Amino acid sequence: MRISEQAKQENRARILEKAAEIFADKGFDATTTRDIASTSGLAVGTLFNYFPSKETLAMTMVTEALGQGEEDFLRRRSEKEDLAEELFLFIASGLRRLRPLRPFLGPVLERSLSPFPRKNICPQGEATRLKHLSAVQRIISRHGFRDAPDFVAMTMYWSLYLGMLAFWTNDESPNQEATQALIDYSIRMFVQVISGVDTGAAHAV
Amino acid sequence: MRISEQAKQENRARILEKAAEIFADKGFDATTTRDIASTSGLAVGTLFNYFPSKETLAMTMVTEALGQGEEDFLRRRSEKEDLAEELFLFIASGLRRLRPLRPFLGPVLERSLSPFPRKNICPQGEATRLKHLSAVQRIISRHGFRDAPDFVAMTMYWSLYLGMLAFWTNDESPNQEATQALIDYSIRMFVQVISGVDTGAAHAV
DNA sequence: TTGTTATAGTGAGCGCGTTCATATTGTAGG
DNA sequence: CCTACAATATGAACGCGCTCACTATAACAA
Repeated sequence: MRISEQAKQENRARILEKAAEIFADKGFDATTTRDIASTSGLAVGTLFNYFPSKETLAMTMVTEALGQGEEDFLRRRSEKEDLAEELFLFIASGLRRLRPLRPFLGPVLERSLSPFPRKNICPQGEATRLKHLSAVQRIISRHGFRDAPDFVAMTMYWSLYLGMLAFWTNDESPNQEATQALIDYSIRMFVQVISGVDTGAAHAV
Repeated sequence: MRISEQAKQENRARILEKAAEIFADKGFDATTTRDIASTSGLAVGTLFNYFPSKETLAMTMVTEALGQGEEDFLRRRSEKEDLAEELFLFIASGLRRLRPLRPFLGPVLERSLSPFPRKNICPQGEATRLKHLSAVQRIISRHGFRDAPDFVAMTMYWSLYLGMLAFWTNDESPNQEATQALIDYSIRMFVQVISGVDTGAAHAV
């Protein structure tokens, strides 16, 4: 049964499309893989030939959206922005592309992007994290910081970024102004840290 | 079958004890509720009479530990500490009590304390979050900040705290110095923010 | 046209957390 | 002592994500 590459891509695309619809309708957890499979006209087993897990299926949509967001960002940014402005633009570009997925993103991002170490690594999530962090590092170095931010700083950045995502998934303010305020605040804090502003002596433990 | 209150408390205590052992041995996800029940000498159904979910069972241990950590903190703190030092002591006190649970805490904290909104709220997790945040607010006001930190600042605090917990669950450095550095950094950043240090103008969106 | 074969498709089945109809049993009233 | 009752215990059963032994078929060689 060697079906054409085209037929395979059609199956894959149909699964992603139908899954997105059902996720948006019923939420991620309430959607069953049997439901996705039958709606896509396939058996459950076949679904798992295309995506190794329900989580990976959802994360594929996220990865795609964030990739487009990064492209948008690279297209839009100009030379005149300072570091904080550019980071803000980068993050906002990602959120804009994630927008259609927002209704069901909570559980997906929580499980796949969590900084807690997992046994069952979802490779999509790890890859997405690394790609995002690389982009941030590149933005920072473009602004003339000679040393890349250290591991501790990037760990803090990821915590803050997850907080922004979490807040955003639930932000009902008219234009997500609340989320914008949180992003703004978080970025300023982060920029200050990597700028090496003295924040006091270390504590004894 | 009206068993005595004492017998009920014994069952409850035995479940918690045996569950902690098996979690520590095999990890949270690999431990089955059937396993916990039979090791405790009960049927599965009975286990769920005592705890509404496996997650709540684990979070009960966390809540207990953090409660003791807070008591330790209140007992130890002196008047001479500054805000950052006191916050550090508070967080470190919690981690010291969580220490025995560390081998299996990752998935538990990830699911129960996550800032992502959940349908299936684990009440233990939400209560623990609120209790921790209240304690932080109390510490801050003790240090003469007339206005309580706003919602955005506390949201950022929780993101940073989760990042510390996540990092700590996996920190293999000799005395968790890496975690100490992260806590130190994060607290200084947070204190700076609530001190109202000017961090630059807001961005246009 | 007719095998042959690699590839994709299938759904019964597994182990999980959790539920619920039913069985069991400690206690109180006659 | 017995009976009735309500609190507690029980484990078969459910629906879930996911697997795997098996079936079906598209494409090629003869």
